[in-house]
Amino acid sequence: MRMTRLHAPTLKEDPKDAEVVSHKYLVRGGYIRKLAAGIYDFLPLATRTIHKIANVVRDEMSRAGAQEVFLPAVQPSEIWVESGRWAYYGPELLRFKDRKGAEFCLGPTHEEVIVDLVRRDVRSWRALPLNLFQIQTKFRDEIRPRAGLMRGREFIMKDAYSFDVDEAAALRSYDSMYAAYERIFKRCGLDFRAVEADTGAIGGSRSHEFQVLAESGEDAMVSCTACQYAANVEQAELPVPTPGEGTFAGAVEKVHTPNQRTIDEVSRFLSRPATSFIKTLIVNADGQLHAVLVRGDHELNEIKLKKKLGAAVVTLAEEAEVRAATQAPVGFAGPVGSLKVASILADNAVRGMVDAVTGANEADQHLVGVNESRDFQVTAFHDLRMAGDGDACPRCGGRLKGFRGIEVGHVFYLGTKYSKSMNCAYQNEAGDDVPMVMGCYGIGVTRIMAAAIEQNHDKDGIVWPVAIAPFHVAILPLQMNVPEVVAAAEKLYEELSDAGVQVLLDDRDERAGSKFKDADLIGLPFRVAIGARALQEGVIELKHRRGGEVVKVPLADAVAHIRGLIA
RNA sequence: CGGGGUGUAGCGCAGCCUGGUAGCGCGCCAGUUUUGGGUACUGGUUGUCGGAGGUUCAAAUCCUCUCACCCCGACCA
Repeated sequence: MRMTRLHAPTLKEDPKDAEVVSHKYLVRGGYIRKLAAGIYDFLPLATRTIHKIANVVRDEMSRAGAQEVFLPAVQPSEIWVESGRWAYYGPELLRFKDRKGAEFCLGPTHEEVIVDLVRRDVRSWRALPLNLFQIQTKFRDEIRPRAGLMRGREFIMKDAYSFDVDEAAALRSYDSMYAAYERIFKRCGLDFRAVEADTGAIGGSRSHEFQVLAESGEDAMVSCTACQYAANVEQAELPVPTPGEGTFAGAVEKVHTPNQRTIDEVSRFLSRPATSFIKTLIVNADGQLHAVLVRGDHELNEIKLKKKLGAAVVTLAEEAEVRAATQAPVGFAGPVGSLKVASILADNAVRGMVDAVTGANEADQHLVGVNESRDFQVTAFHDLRMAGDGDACPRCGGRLKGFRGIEVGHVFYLGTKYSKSMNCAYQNEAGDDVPMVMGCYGIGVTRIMAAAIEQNHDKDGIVWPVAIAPFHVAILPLQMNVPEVVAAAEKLYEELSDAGVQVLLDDRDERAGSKFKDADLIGLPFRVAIGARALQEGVIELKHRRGGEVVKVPLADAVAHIRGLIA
């Protein structure tokens, strides 16, 4: 490809609406443009990268026995009503009517469609297992799209669905997808980690996320420094700690804490560590108020709480609800005395706390010297907090280490959640109708592009892994007015292209500096500079974008040398 | 949805407080110059000042309404 023909409008300045590096560089490098919030145009460079990612995905999915299909983006409400998700899915599901008034939605995922397809035609155990996948544009009307491609509303996703005769077979499908995912992300050149995860809205019981390691990632994870355990902090179970042996005979005392609401503020004000605090959170679970206690330095895990309460919706209480429950403004809730709540749940770490600090259920007042069980009773203790750096591993007791990541893949064991509600069954050898056992498997194709950049960039631009770079090598003729330079560049361009190397020739009549800047920004893995001086010596200069090392290569060896780098 | 903020040339911004003929940098076009890390200079091009309504002799500027976008919180590939 010639730069003069390529539609890749590069920008010198960062776009003002971009915050994260991948967003900045994709816009500056002429890869994407925004059409509306969370909706982007993909220009030629981005399109090439997306095709490369998609092809890696296709290749490995096929290898794992999945077959590619292409399902409708527009889906009728009927099947969603049938699965129960028409009511369950919130405003994130973009709904609309056709001219006849029939209701449709833009597919955020395709369980309903695929189950409908499979149940029509698959009747016998002989047809299973079956695994179908597609690479398609999804639409989720996110509350707040952000960070460019990292969280768009419209995005390209690979989704696969497996159908099996029973749980054991379904788990084999799951494992084979898991293995395929590891190959896919590895081939894409990503540094990633598979972690145990919550199943969320899609439902099911077994789940792993594939997380690309990046400080800018939205997700927090922990992994064990001693064993293989790794999990999303929302998911990570924590071992029940042994309660402390200490006792505190002193009485509970009320202290004046004017305007000190947060743990931080009160902790500083009273000169007591956050670990000696009992944080009392008032939550609304399906309309009922509950008090939840966690240690001051810990964070409530709403997902764990939701499961324990068996509630559909759990939110932190509104100010008015807090007042109703505690008779005090927000910031002074505590478990001692009477709380108007349905139950008081506490995290395991609260058991046996002595000489603790809590709110007094009174404006500007806290209590000190509080002992759990002597001064208040909880309804039940559970594992209710987020795991974090330094916690104990639930598997081996080793230390957990925290890290951040970008979720690029997610595999779920679904069981019969959809096959039962939508009546997707096969006949077994005995002639009985049995619901199929399903799994579903997603990969964010456009998100991989962004995640790869978050993980591979420097101050000058993108540093693509070879496998997903839009081109392999950039050729920069540095003096367009020197015929020998242009001729050498053209010749190398021809020869490399013939050898199967994907080349971007910067044939613009620009100064060398501009070409270098744009080449760094666009981020192709290799760069060949052809300059008049070096050409006198019969060499070209080959730069590795990653690491920046420059080697002089005899012009005659250039093709073979570069081919060797790509392979 | 709650809280905060921004809309002025293709991009990044100033002007708004204190109303009076719309500016700067980059880009783009023509040319001179330069020629291995965004060269310098000359000339030129580019605007429903997000939209609607109002106040006023006069509105980018003041008022009201509205739309879009961004950031912080709850969702997910």
